[in-house]
Amino acid sequence: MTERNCVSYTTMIMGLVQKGFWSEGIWVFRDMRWFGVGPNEVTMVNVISAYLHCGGIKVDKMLHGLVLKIGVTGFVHVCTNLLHLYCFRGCLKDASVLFNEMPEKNVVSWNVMLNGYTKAGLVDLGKEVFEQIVDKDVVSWGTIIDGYLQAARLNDAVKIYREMLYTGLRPNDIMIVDFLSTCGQVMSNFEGKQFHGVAVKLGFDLLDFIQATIIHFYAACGAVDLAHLQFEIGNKDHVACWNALIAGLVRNRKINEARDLFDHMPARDVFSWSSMISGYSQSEQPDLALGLFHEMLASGVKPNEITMVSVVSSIASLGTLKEGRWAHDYICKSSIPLNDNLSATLIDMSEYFPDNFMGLNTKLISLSSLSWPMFGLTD
DNA sequence: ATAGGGTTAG
Repeated sequence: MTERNCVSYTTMIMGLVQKGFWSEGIWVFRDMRWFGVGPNEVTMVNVISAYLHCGGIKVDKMLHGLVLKIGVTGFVHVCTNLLHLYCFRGCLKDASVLFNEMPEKNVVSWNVMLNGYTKAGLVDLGKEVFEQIVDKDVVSWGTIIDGYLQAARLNDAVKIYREMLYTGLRPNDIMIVDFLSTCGQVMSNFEGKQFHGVAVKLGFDLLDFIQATIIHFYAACGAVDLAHLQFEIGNKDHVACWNALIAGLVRNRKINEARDLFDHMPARDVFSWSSMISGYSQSEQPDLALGLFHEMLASGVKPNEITMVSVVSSIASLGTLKEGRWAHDYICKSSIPLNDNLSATLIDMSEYFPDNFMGLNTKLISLSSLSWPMFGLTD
């Protein structure tokens, strides 16, 4: 660095953040602070953005304090980014306080607040925010629609969608993905087919991620032939399309066809391996599941908590204590996060080995985020 | 100069 001033630091931070080098951007920011160079509003926008993507240490309050200290609360970009940071961390209380105090709000600020509520599952609160937006754009509509879809309220989402059409706005590719994905999940054949039609009319079915979602939708509704057809006419360079069809075949109990496709893939990611392993695990072929899991490790793809559910479940049905110990160890050592499903599967496995897994149950229950209904206490 | 929705695995 030639000169340590605000502009040169800010330019450097901005360059790094735009290229996705978040932690490097933060490093430069800390250097800037160390040398006592004062940031401006552009610095703050980029630094907040870097912390947003970096996870790690929670410095939200420090950034907020700094924003107040250097007096840039009047810049709507700065406050909107800060709002985004609070929402992303799940601090909706802090977010709404900031939102109400913001001297200026534009449609992006409103959309960030709206997204904060819907992503937290508070879609009805989100709807209240949505209704107050005077200049709703396609992102505002898409965000509230996705909120209803995530809550599996397909009819409410379609109702809002029609209101949007009436205002003259047209859906974008992301909205179509949201609808088709939910139609697959709740097996709404009728609505899904119509959104497929919308996608074709708007030319979105040329996009690879839409193609993968269409395959997923048809397979989830049991229309394997239509899923196959979309795969055949689509872009086979996109690994998600292969994954969607493999998962669809597995779901429809066509495990050998799935394996054939899996063997002919140009590249396999964690989705491909997990789908195939879960296919064997669910079709009572735990030995094949574990064999494939070891091939996965050898190929260098790192398993995650979803892969490990199938692996642990397969080990439980084989009753091989040594493998069970190894898998439990592997999960701890690789810091694979325990979700409800994986905790339950580990507890289930431990019951096959009562003597050797003494104490594991209580440890897991206290460590995990297991919801009480899983224990049947509410029924 | 700087900002906001998303897909495929259980």
